[in-house]
Amino acid sequence: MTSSIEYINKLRNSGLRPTKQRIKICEVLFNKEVTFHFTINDLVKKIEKESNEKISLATVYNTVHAFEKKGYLKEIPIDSNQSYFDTNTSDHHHFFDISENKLIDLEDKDVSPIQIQKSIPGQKIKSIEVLVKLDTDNQ
Amino acid sequence: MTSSIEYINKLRNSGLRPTKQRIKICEVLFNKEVTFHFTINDLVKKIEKESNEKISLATVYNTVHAFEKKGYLKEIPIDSNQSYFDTNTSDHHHFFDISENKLIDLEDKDVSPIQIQKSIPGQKIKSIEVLVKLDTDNQ
DNA sequence: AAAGTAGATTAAAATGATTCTAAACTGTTC
DNA sequence: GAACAGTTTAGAATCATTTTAATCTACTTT
Repeated sequence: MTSSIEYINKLRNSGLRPTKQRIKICEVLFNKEVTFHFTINDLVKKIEKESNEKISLATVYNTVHAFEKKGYLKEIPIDSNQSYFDTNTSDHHHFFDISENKLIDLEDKDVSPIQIQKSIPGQKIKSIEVLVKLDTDNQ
Repeated sequence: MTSSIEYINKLRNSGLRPTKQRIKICEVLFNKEVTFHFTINDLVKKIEKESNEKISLATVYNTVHAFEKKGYLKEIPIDSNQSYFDTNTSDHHHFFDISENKLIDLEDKDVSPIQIQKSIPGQKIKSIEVLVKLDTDNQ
């Protein structure tokens, strides 16, 4: 459990004003035993369930993007009509369950180390993401 | 160069009626020396440039999805607001140039072989995609 | 070759995620 | 507490994609 004082400091240190909304979103996102994946829609529902006040949709978008920019969230590349985010910002890859539209973490040890033998002049590698799509196994 | 007769046969063999629109789209997509990446918007522009008749946007969407389902196109998983497709359906991965929003092929030999050590009961692996994001190298 | 039919195409409307707008509000500094 | 920049907000706007329902066309059957 992290107290809201700590979120306030974290936000302030990141150059983000610790507003009521941002603190609440921090609690919903980071005050958890385990990390998780979510869409904006998921997050809005989670906020509604875990609090009484309502946060505007625009603010949820703004905050998620601000947190992503600060490195507190990661967007997962998926060819979907909506964006998926991960509260686990460590280096790891994903299963994507097509039938359920759900992400599952792959731990680093689950994936053989990836080496890229090609480079593009003037460009540097920012991230390497593996997405393993899963489909129901109807033998 | 593939003649339209061959596209007609290919379409018919796939259970797709060889319509004027589909044949034209085949020409735009497959009658090329090199494979390429595109968005629906790119494709519409390409069709306009390379032909006189106009194909309805809905038909372009329908056709691209039909071709994808038949395995003649691959969608590339990217956390973007639009879908990217690839006329190269062989097993390979991608660079994504963030500043230019452009995909670049990684040949199979450019990426170390990927092994997944985890499995999910009742699910089988459908695809493994590596996306390497590139950013401008401002030392 | 004409008729019938299932599959395709179409323009336009609908949808749904995301972004923008501009007014009201709030955290911070002095 | 005044001032100001940063934030929140509801609602409008945007944009990719899907749906609708009418028309059309490729193919099969006669």
